[in-house]
Amino acid sequence: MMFSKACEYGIRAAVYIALQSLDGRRVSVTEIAEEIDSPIAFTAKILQQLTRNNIVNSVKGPTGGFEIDREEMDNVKLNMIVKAIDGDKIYKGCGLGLKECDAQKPCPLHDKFVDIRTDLSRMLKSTSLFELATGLEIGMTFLKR
Amino acid sequence: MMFSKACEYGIRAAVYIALQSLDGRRVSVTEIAEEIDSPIAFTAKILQQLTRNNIVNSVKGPTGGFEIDREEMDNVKLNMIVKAIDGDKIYKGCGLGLKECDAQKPCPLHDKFVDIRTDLSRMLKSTSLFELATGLEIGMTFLKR
DNA sequence: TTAAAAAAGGATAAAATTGTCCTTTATTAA
DNA sequence: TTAATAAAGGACAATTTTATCCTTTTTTAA
Repeated sequence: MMFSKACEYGIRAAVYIALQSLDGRRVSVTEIAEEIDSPIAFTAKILQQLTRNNIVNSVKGPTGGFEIDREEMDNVKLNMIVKAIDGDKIYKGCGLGLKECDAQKPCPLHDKFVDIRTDLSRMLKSTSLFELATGLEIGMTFLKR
Repeated sequence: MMFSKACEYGIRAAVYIALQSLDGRRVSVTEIAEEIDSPIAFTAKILQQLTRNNIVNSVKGPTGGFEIDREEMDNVKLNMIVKAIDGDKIYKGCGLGLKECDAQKPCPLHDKFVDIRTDLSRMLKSTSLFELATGLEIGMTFLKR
């Protein structure tokens, strides 16, 4: 609706990893894909991007898997994940697809979009993985179906 | 960013048609594509959808083209165009891609998205083609580049 | 030191979206 | 009535996104 499929999987995966890391558990791609109901290999690709962007930590070999440090859960905000996967078109792009669209030369929807985008942006910048993981932990929210 | 390319072109085309209809001019696909800087044949397809959904009126043959009745410009709101082209996933779909995501079984972002989506939905439902066309007419806004 | 486990990465494939081309249908004006 | 004009529609092509498969690299524990 707003994010690419890759980004949706990425956020869900990150939240799941955070949740398990709270219990000190590392998780494999297979487990993640199972738990967030996503295609395994595709999810693996997305996790590579998150790893390269230092959003999650990966460890190879037996007992390896993905994890997120407790402090990183506070530092990592949703906008970082979105940016790592979808780039910054959500923030920059014109709602009607104009190449240049700004206050100087606005598309007909420019002003109306500014408000909505500002809200979205603020929300993404202020929502941490920790916050989302704890919502899951207490059974208030879900990552599947 | 939020709409498909098809939908972006559709909105721009509709606004341009409305603008010209204010002067009593019918416009051809070729002119529309030129003026909104979009691929001709693809734009033609999109205009077919708008025509089938009674958002614009089409007339075949010489002197034919696309037009919008003055009263229709008030009646047609952006949400109607978006629905005709992108369907209602903008309104219904879960931000994280869950098949069922509602107050009963929300994804971790559900509540945060509700507000943003409500604003977006309200904006689309309350913005008429006439409003957008007049902004263009007085040179306040643009459809190209 | 070796077998097994797990992520990384490369090469494709499938599906969806975007875009083009060409023929058909309708309509108008000469 | 006919030639020209314009939308409608069908078939296909290109691109992007989503998804799969298989090999390589790293690491652990036995």
